[in-house]
Amino acid sequence: MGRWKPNARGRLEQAALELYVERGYDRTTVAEITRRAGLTERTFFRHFADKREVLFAGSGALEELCVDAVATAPGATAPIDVMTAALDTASSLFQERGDVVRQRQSVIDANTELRERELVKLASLSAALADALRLRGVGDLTARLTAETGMAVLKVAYERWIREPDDRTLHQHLGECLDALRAVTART
Amino acid sequence: MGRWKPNARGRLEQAALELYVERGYDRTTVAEITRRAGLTERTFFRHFADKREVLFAGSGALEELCVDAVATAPGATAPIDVMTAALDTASSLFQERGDVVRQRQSVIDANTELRERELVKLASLSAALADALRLRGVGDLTARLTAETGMAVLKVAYERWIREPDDRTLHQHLGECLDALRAVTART
DNA sequence: TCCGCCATGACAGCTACTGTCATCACCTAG
DNA sequence: CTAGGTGATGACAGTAGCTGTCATGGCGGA
Repeated sequence: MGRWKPNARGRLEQAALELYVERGYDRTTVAEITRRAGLTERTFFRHFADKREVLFAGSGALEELCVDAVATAPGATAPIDVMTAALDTASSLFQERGDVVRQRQSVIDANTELRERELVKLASLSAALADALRLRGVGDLTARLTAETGMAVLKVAYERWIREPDDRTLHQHLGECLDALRAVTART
Repeated sequence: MGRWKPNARGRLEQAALELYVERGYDRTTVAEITRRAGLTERTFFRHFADKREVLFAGSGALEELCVDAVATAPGATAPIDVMTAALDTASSLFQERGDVVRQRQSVIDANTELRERELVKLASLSAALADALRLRGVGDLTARLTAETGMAVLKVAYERWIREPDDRTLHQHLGECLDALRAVTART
């Protein structure tokens, strides 16, 4: 066995989620998290920029997957359909482990600072997707609008999926939201 | 003259903006702000929930104006057009004092925490507009999607308006973005 | 075998933010 | 005119998030 127990970062993530669920985000101190993980406060801040970031460790991977979905879509696909493909990629990730996702989301919803950080992650995803669209030759205005609109659809679909029991999949919600969006923007 | 100099809140807002511009947000301490305003730190936190909030003092009024625009739109107006009316209301507010808006925006753009807070304000506006739409009898899904889409359009139009010289108004940018959005979501 | 790397620990320090009590001009009732 | 309540501010101590800096000591390569 090495000098330290392995996977310090993962232990911190798990300890943090546990404590945030048990006692709430703001009733949990970083000292408590590191105590449970068998590390020191200083080490926590070496792995995560701040106390919130530990809950969003997976957002980088999600972003990569979505960007990849945009990059690998067939060449002739319309921007909105490329975006839909990216959202479907994200949706399967959530759908797979609905339990953990819902638990994590309940922690986030209970705290303003965490919702704030969640919005930043969505904005980052939007920017990355807009970049990926531009790389496909999509114009700047269309790329940004498609990405932002995609985030709008994702937000609404995700929220409805979380709230409802398991009868409809996130994928289905995304489809319904996209249809509704088309109805909203259709010329009268 | 009263016991204290008047308009403590306004003095804090002005001192904060000045210092944020002069030295940057994170190189400014609350103590410095209150020193310039002739008050104490404790008083700062009685007027503003945190160090960022002082930059967003006007967001409440903006939200009220937009909600009011939704509420007072003619009864038969389609949701997307109601939303456009609300965005136009917001746009005149920005257009009026473009100088201060741009200065404030440059402070926000230079700091992640401030961009984070800006996103929260937009989300709050979105929720308020969705509520206002529901009060008009618009269904929940349509209301949310219309509001979120409106924010998407506002974000993109605002960003382009800020970046460009003054040749096009924010109102014009909003129109162009809405057209582009319709092109994006149009069925192929 | 030795050396340098690097993840972690130890510790001091700053600053955002909070709880609590004191102060004292102003307002209002009587 | 006076007494007492009100409310904005000050004073002060304390917590916790976050940072800078140096020390430690297994591990891997030369």
